Amino acid sequence: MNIGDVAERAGLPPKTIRYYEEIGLVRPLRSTNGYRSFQESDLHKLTFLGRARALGFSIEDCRTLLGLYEDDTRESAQVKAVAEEHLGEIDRKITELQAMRATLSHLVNACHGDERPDCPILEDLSGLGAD
Amino acid sequence: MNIGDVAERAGLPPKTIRYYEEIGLVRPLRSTNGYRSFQESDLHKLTFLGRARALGFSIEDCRTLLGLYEDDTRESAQVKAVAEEHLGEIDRKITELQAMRATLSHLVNACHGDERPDCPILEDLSGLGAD
DNA sequence: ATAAAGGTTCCAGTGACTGGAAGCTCAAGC
DNA sequence: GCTTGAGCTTCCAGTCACTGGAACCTTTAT
Repeated sequence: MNIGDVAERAGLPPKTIRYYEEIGLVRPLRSTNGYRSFQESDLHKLTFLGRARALGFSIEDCRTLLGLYEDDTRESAQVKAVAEEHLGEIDRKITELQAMRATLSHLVNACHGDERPDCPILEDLSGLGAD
Repeated sequence: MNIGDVAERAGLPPKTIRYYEEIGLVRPLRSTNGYRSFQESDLHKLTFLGRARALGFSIEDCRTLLGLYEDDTRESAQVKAVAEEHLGEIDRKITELQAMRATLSHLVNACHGDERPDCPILEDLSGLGAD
């Protein structure tokens, strides 16, 4: 398979796949013309990577997870630990965004949004929030 | 005020303040010794920036908001539009993170996390998810 | 013969800082 | 006066995970 084929099947842009090779996540063979030649196992790995990235795992987490995936002596506890750590990170981000959301939606509701300059949003940002 | 003083009062690292000057968000005067010399208005702007950034506004949004803040002919509708756009972005991120969270926590719960290699998390990532 | 599509490498840019090196200035203590 | 340390300066490089683009090569179809 050429890069375009794997790209389509794995649902990843060719650029991303080249980047993954550059950082050592996949190591496709090369044809005599210099083109990358992907095997089923490469496609499999790339699909794995696409899914893991879609769940928000960092590239380094993906590297770890791929390593565990290919290691039959792994313990599921190792995988679970990585996933739980990431889950905690997601929860932290959600909490942070919800706090922003709360403040901001409050301010947006308080703002008339008309042609006059008075604006509770700017007042809050400027620290004059007498709310 | 020297940079360390404003940094402390605005709650921003000196590095960040220098960066904000570099991209034109603040323009402190200079003392004869070459040190940046901040006025109250600069401190005020930096505090504004710190709050806006804490609400997740991008630097470009901050630039726009600062501009509106200093423009007495502004219409509050302009401010509200920026804020609403950002609020929508926050909501999109929250939704995305919650979807990740749902999938991931489901997988984490399904994983025994023991010394054996069987792992629903890896199975799902590898596309063998027969769930 | 040519043109389009797809492949290759390499370099630069993204956002918003952050770390570190090399060097200058200032205030305090001896 | 001299030294020490803190704080200031600039500049360069790195972060993360790509993404865009240039310049060039290969394959396939017309």
